[in-house]
Amino acid sequence: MVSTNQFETLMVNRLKSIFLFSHLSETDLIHLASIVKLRSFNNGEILFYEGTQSDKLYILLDGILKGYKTDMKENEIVLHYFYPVSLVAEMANLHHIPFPATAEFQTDGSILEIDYPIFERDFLKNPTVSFELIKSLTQKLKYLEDIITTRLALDATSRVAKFLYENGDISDSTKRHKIATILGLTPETLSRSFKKIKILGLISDEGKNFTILNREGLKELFS
Amino acid sequence: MVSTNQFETLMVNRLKSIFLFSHLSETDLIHLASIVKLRSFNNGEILFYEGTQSDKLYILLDGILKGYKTDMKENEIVLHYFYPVSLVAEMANLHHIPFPATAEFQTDGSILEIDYPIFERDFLKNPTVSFELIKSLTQKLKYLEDIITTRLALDATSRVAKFLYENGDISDSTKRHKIATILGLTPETLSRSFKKIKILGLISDEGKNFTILNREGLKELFS
DNA sequence: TTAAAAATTTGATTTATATCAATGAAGCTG
DNA sequence: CAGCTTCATTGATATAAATCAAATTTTTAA
Repeated sequence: MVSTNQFETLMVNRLKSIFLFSHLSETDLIHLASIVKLRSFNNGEILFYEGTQSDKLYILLDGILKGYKTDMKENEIVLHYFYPVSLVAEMANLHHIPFPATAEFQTDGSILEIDYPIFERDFLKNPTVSFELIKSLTQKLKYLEDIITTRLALDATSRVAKFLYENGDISDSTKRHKIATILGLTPETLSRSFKKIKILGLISDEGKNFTILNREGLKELFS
Repeated sequence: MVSTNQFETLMVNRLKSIFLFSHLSETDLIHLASIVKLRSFNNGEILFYEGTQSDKLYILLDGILKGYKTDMKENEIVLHYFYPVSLVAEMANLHHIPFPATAEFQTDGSILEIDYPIFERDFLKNPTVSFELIKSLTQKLKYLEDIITTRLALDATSRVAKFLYENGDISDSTKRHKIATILGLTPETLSRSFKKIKILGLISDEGKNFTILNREGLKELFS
């Protein structure tokens, strides 16, 4: 049978492998281990709903997590797909405000749940932790800036061109429906935009995949 | 004549009054004073353009600064009005990327320009500085989240209702045109939305000002 | 391999808001 | 205070993308 100490050692090692905590001392890691909990989720499960509050800080360890808001017509507005290892919704914690979006697992996954008040008191002042937190926050600012640029400043075809420019050839596995959601378009509009870009000769259409023929041409369309 | 030392003392005192630096030691403040520059701007002047790069960190000390992007039809998308004292575009610095938006003075004003590489090296690790930076970053995340909520999830009338709910009675001084810009609407659409809300009996129209008659009713319209 | 289900495409229509145009009201200036 | 200028409102039209509907293609699974 595994003793408590072995569990602790396992958790400490796990924590040490997370960028945010990689520079913490052994003592700190042990303390941290005592305020965290590992939780598993199935595909489709909700980590938290927009508008609810929590004093837990979440770190995504496995799986893909979708962050989205819901508009007036019950459409999803996808803000972000989180991939491991990411801090999730740290902003809500830092400001003690409700979650600004809903977080739903897109695959099976697991998260590390941290008692935020204790974390804030005992770890937030640590220079490496705060530096990593700053990096994470600025990364998120970049995502949101990008969403604003894409969805507010560009029309449908430009958005698709930008997506193609930034993501390269479309791999077969990526469903059109998902691309449409990411770009904030309906599948119909996405399809029509692909067609326009194809007619311009910027991409070619081989079966269901696209090959980019003129990457600079794509860039022209959105900048 | 004022000696260099007196200038230094003045600058140190000025710096000490800025939240970000209020907890720095005298030595640190003197060092900081050596890497900052105070610059004045006139109404309408541009602090920086979207897409340009700089190794300066800016802190707005006086005046109002407008941050905006430009869309394909040359329309402004206002992201934020900065009021003193605010960090401006720290994200661009932290990630060494181009400014995501243009910053234009809306009044006369002044900024503190900090040599970012030295600042990062010598001050970013300071717990109070990084803590304040985190607060500033999360504040900006909130703004961007709010822009996304408002502009992507709400229709015109809901946006206006939200604006009224959050900003109370419209003061005469606030130009309709400016409200329209903040909400990402044309003045015509804003006018029609005001009218709808007036017909619903939620606001009343006295001359050019509006009085809110039913604040909860307004909330219904956007949530 | 084939039938059923799901995804994509295409076309027709609707919708919300922008744009264009004109009028009316308010504020400013000489 | 008259006339000019700017701002706000109102109406008519245009436009981009959503929605609705149907056909076609791809995927899945029996």
